[in-house]
Order: sequence, then C-alpha cells, then structure tokens
Amino acid sequence: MGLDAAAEQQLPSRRIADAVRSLITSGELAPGDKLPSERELARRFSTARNTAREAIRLLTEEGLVSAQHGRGVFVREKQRMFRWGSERYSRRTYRETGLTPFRLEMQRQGKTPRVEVTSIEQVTPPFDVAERLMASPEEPSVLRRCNTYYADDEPVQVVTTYIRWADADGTALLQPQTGPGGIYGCLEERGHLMTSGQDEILARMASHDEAKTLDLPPGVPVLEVLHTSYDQDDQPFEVSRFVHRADRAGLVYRFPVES
Amino acid sequence: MGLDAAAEQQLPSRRIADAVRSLITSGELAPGDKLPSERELARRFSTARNTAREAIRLLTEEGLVSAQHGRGVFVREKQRMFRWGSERYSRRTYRETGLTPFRLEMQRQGKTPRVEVTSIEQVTPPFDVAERLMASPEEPSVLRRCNTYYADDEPVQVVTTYIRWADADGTALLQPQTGPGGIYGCLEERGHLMTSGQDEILARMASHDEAKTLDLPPGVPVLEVLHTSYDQDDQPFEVSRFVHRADRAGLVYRFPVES
DNA sequence: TAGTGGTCTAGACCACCAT
DNA sequence: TGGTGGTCTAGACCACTAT
Repeated sequence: MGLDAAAEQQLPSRRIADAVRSLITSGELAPGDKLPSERELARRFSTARNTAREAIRLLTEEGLVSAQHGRGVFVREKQRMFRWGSERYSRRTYRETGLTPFRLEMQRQGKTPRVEVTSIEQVTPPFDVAERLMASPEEPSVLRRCNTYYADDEPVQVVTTYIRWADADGTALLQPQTGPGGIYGCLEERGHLMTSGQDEILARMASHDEAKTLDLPPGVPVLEVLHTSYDQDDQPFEVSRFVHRADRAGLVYRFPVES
Repeated sequence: MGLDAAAEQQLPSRRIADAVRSLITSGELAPGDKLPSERELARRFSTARNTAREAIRLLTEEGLVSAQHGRGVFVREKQRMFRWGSERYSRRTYRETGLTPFRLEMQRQGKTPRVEVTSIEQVTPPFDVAERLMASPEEPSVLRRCNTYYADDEPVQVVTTYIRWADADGTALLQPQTGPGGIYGCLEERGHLMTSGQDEILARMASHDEAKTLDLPPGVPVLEVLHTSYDQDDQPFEVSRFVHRADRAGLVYRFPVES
C-alpha cells in the first residue's frame, strides 16, 4: 500500500499522518475506504499504538477521516449537500411550489424532510438577539421557538426563533403548528411583512450539546447564521439562529453591486 | 477553585473536562485566565497525566481553551473582530473614503493593514473555479493571484483570485501592484464592470498548509468564501477564494425579500 | 470469538518559557 | 533552574462490530 513512500520527518506521529494523508490526496485511499488499523499502523511504522492513534487524531482534526467504533477508521466522504442563503426567505418560491424552502431543498436532494418542535417558551433573549430585535429593557421577554430539522431522520440544522412577546401573544405562534403560512404568515397578520433581511455568519466548533443534538463527528465545525427580519417600516421583528453542521451545509448569497 | 463541584460522571477525562468547562461558562475562569497545569489537574482528580491531557484536548476541540507551550493552557478570548460581506465589493465606499474594504475594516479595528502578494502565475484552475468562471476547456489556463492579508502582522485572510487569461494578458494584473483601482479597475478597462456578485460560503477545518499560513491554533475552523463577479452582461469574469480564520472573521449580508 | 477503536496508567524525555 | 506543554512507550481493560 505504499505507506513507506513518506519522506523522513521529525515526529513519528507526523510521519504516519503525512503518509496516510498523501495516500488520501493521491486517491490511493478513496472516500469510504478503510484505513489500516491503529495496531497495524503502529506495527508498520514501528511505534507504540498511541503514536499511530495520535496520527489518526491529527487527520480527524483536519476532517479527512472519521473513526467508527469497532469497525475502523474511514476516509470521509465529501458531501456538502445542502445549500441555504437568502432564498430561504423567498415568498415567491413558496407561492410557486407550495413548499417551504427547507422542504424544497430536501426534495432537491431526494431526502425525506421532518421538522421537530423542541420547545416553545417565553424567555429573556440572549444579548445578541435582544440587541438586534431591539427588545425593550422594561419588557425583555420574547417568544422562543426551538426546532430541529431532519433529512432522512438525520439532524441537519437546529433553529431557534425569537419574536417579541407583544407580536406573539394570542397567536398561533404559541402552538407547534403555525398553519400553512408558517411563522411569517402569522407575523404578516400582526402587521409585519418581511421586506429585507440580514444574515450574520460565523463558524465555530460545536458546543458539547450541539455535537450531541446534531450527531456531529469530531472535527466537524458548525455554521451559525444569525438572521434578522425587517418589516415594511424597516423595523426588525424576528431573529433566528440557524446552526448547521458544516460538512453538510453551505450558504449562497447573490447580491447587486452598486456602481 | 471549586473544581470538585462537578457531578459524578462516567469517564475520568469527561469528568475533568466538564468540571473545567463549567468553571469557564460560570465565569469563574475568565477569558485569558490560566488553567491548572495538566499535572495539577491529574493530581486533583487522581488520574494519570495523559487523562488530564485528554480532558484539555476535548476543551481545545470545542474551541474553549488554547495551549501555549511552556506557559500553560488559557481560556480563549472571544474576539470576532472582522466583518466581511457584500460591502467587500462596494465601489461607493471606496469612492467616499479612498480606502479599499480591507483597509477600511482595519482602520475600524485600529489595526495596521498589510497585503502580501504571494504569487502571480498562469495555471489551470481547480474544478470549482473553472465551472464558475466558465473557462473554455480548450484554453483552460487562467491567471492566479495569491495574496495574504495581515492585521498588525497577524495573518487574517488568504485570497486566491482567478481571472481568464484573455482578460489578464498584457495588463497590470500580471504585476504585484495593479494601480489605485485595484484588480477591478484593471478589469473595468478590459470591459468588465461588476454589477452583481455571488458568495458561496462553507466552513471546514484548515488543511495542514493553511493552518501554518494562518498561524491557526488547533480547534479553530476556517470560513471559505468562493466569490464570483458578474459583469454588465451577467457573465462571470472573476472568481476569488477567501479563506478566513473563523475565530476572527464573520460575514454579513443584507438582502431584500421580494414580495 | 477475533478484531476494531476508546480509554487509561505510569512512567520517560524533549522543547519552551519564566525566573 | 523549575515548571509548563508536546510527545512517546508498553502495556492494560473495555465497548462495539463482525463473523
């Protein structure tokens, strides 16, 4: 398997990692292929098993391989299946297809969509949300809706939506099922028509809980999108935090450039 | 230091990680603070040093702490300083301030900007770039310009720009200094006025080389933006790949929502 | 049952940093 | 110089997966 092709190096763990990495980038080890076992690598490179293990850890951290308990270590499949972006909020596509953006994207990918409403509560919003929602300090409580979205029963995104309590009280927003128009339909009835949006994007490693909820393998970051909706008066009326596993999701934005 | 406050758990390494994590989230350990040493943690929890080390590794992977050789392990500072997005391409702000978006953002942050031109070469573009640039298969060669951007001599982004060779040949684009209008000025002279753009965003762990170039600590992902510029005829004429360290950079997009 | 990864121990030596 | 993280060894036992 040409593992010895790696040039002389400093650290044994690096040497092993470099050798395996070059097998992957050269294509000799294809996505889905099984790596030699830790014990086998240790034997071939005449090191302790922990050293081979450290090499695997380096590759895992780079997102190149993924371990499966009791089965082996495998070359990661590159599949960035889902594409989100500003079309997430387009009413036109919804009118034309009758599908929400999530369901539309799932259909595109041939996956079965499922949405789970995790919780609906009255809470005090986190700082960044309060700032963007301009929630009054006197009455800081907002409605928080937590949802988890699944594709073929695999979690792909976790969404937390915040709406001022004054806009939510007494509406279907307090119910898991908000009706055919979704939450934006409810908010239109309350006088808020989305005319523009802002997405703030960052990437980070998943927290402990997120890793569990999203069933994230180690070495996979998350994409976090903090979305703010603005109404016809250019006032913010809704803030949502989207958390995607970054190996499955990408974002796309088209925009005009003023001359 | 209340380390023993952690509830009983299964694995020793998790137990230690949980205890330290709760100290961080509770604020008892503030950003910049030094953690107990690995040997000290091992002593307090009556484990081997490698077990305490594994706990630190878990926290590093979550992006909570960062080790400094010979000094100790420290709680990470949360500083997401830079904000990029569609304004990156605004001609208006450039006209009004005389500053490129990068220099403007640096000024905002009180940092000293520096741009290093790493290489200017005629190459065959990678697949994703060729696809977006609609480079002809007969004449697949393009100009590739590699730049590294620094803030106070710390690398913050690596940019690779691709331009069709026909548009670049015989222009200042072949030189490190492209003149006051930058590369877009050169391309305007060649008949390409940017009227719209597309940014495709993904997050991933850094490759080996990127980690070195960006001086990335472990546990920090990168944000990759693949930008495509469209001219007055809605034809793509330039593709750039931006790679940011995700603990320093965020992206912002404002967009209209059609009714 | 055999082979795999997951975790742990109890040492050791090195490289880096502060004093 | 002493303390820190970085790496390594040579074992051990457990949990999971396949057969």
